[in-house]
Amino acid sequence: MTEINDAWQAILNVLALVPPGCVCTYGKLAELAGHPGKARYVGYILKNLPEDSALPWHRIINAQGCISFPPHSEKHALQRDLLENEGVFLVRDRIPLRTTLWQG
DNA sequence: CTTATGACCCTGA
DNA sequence: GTCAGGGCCATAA
Repeated sequence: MTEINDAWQAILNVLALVPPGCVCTYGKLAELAGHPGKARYVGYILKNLPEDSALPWHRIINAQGCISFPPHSEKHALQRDLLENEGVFLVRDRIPLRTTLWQG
C-alpha cells in the first residue's frame, strides 16, 4: 500500500464520517484526513468517485462556501438538491459557513 | 523527462 | 464584503 493510496483511503474515510446536515470544504477534509495541502487531490478523488460508493460527496464544497460546479449544470442542481434534502439550503447561491463540520 | 489540466486555497488590493 | 493573481498537489499525455 503506497502513501498515495493511504491518503486516498484516509480521505474517503473522513468523507464517510461527515454527518448529514453538515458540509465540509475540500481543504478541511484533506486536513482532517491528515493530508493538509491536498485539497485539489480531494477534488480529483471525488471526480473519480464511483457512483455506487454511497459516499456523501455532495457535502463537500469549496472554501468560498459554494458548489464547485457551474451554476447551471446538472451536477450543481443535483448537489444542491441532495443538500436541501438533508436540510442544507443555499443562501444567495452559497452555503452559510455555520453549516460546516468544524465551525469552531 | 516536460507540459497541461482540475469538483482547490491563500493572500493582497 | 468582492475580485484577481499566484501557489499546491496528483494524473494524464
